[in-house]
Order: sequence, then C-alpha cells, then structure tokens
Amino acid sequence: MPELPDVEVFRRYFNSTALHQKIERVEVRKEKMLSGVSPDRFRHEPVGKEFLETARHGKHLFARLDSHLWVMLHFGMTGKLQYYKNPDEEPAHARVLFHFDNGYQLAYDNMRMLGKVSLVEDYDQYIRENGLGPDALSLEYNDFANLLSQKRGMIKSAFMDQSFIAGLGNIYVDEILFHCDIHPKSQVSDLSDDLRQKLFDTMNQVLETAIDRQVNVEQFPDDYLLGHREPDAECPKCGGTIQKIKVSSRSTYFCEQHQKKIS
DNA sequence: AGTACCACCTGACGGC
DNA sequence: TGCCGTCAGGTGGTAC
Repeated sequence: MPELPDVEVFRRYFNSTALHQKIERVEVRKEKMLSGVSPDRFRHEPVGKEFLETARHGKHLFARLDSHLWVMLHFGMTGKLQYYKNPDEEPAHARVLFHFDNGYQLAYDNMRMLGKVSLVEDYDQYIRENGLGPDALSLEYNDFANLLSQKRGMIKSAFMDQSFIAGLGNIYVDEILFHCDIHPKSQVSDLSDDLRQKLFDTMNQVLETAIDRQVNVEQFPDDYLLGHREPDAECPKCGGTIQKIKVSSRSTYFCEQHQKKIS
C-alpha cells in the first residue's frame, strides 16, 4: 500500500493513538528492519520518552521523541501500523513494537520487510542525504513547473522518482495520469503549459481525495482507476478498455482510448 | 541523465 | 496435494 496518502493516514492514526504515551520498552523482532542505528541503541534510546509530534515527507513518517531525535518509519510495499492492547490483535508480521505504560503497544508490521526503521537526529539533513525531492503535497505550482522543465524521460518514470517529487508511487501516478488523459509513456518534454497545470491540480486533488477517503477503495469516486486495475476492464471514465503494460518495469494500467501519447 | 535489470523479502494465486 | 512460476501500491545498486 504505502504511498503518500497511506502514510498520511498512518500519521493521523499515530497521532490519535500513540502520541503522548510513555514508552516502557522497545521490541525489535527483526533487526534487519533497522537502518543506520544499532539494535541496542534503538531498543534503549526511546525508553522513558514519549512521542511528541509526527511529520511526513513523501512516504517517510517521522515521530519526534526529543528536540533532536526522531523515529523514522518507511513502509516499503507491505508496511502498516497497529495500536492495540489485547495480544490477539497483534498483526501477523509485527517487526518492531513500542510498548507504552498504558498497556498498549504500537506495532510496525511489515510482511515483506522491504521498508526500514531508523533513528534520526536531523530531520532536514535526513531528507537531503536520502535524496528526497519536495513532498508532493507541499509543492507550489511554480516549483513544480520548474522541476518539470528540468526533467526528461517518460512521465510515469519521472513521477515515480522520489528525488524528483517525494510521495507518489505506482498506483497514484497511474491515477493522476488517468485523470489528465496522458499516456504513461509520454515524454515530460512534450508537456504543454496547460498540461503541467492540469497535472499539478490533479496530483493535489487525487492525493487529497485519497486521504479524505482514508485510502478506502470502496469510498473512492466512481470514475477513479483504482478498483479497475485489471487488463481488459472497462474504463470508468469513457468506457474504453484498460490496458496493462510495463513502464520502467512496473505494472502500469491505463485506458487506451482516452490516454493518448502526447507528441 | 535515463533506462533496464537484478536484488532484497514474504505470501498468494493459477497451472500442471 | 504439491511444486513452480509469476506477481505484488518500494527502493538501491550496477551497467550500458
């Protein structure tokens, strides 16, 4: 799941559950999930502290413990959070757990373990060092247009590139291009000013809609591609046929009828 | 700089 | 039933 909207929903969930609870113990079940911090330090440093606030940049979630100490959570393809008291509510692949003194625990669950968990001292420096571009939802149009004008290659590849814009992934890039009537293999350099504006507006609209609906596919508007991601499905916008292709080796769905290559 | 491919992991599903 | 290939909403490295 976790693209920007999912991570934003996780962040709000974190805020309404684990914030301001005193940490009694940190359990690291899969040390491989940790990055840039020793298991020993990660187990001990948060103890006695509480999470004071959260922040999100792209698909990265940060929870602040101190003025210069954040826990960073990245969810890969299968990560999620669960806050619970009763042990039988523990998710199936809990890899790291924060135990609070109210008897609850926050589990970082990640079946495929493709994500990472870290301790970060300098938030801005972390974003810089990890080559993350500006967050997709905090971008002004002028900056967006400037970035695009310096970018080359296929549109889908560009929007998937986290160093270009942080937060979009396979699903939401397809969704945005679907609503802009743009073929995913179109070249960035072929975009008109009007299309740039449309891409920007659509990006914001799609991300905000997904967050607003809690990333619950059932509640997405009827004309969204999500929910019709299968070959030969009927396009919910124009009745055309949904095609499946590979773009930079990722499965890509689009409507062959209304998404034409710009040239 | 862009692209193509492999690798990291686990699990679900379809075909034989 | 069991084995096998393929696929999955992410990212990092490497080679052309």
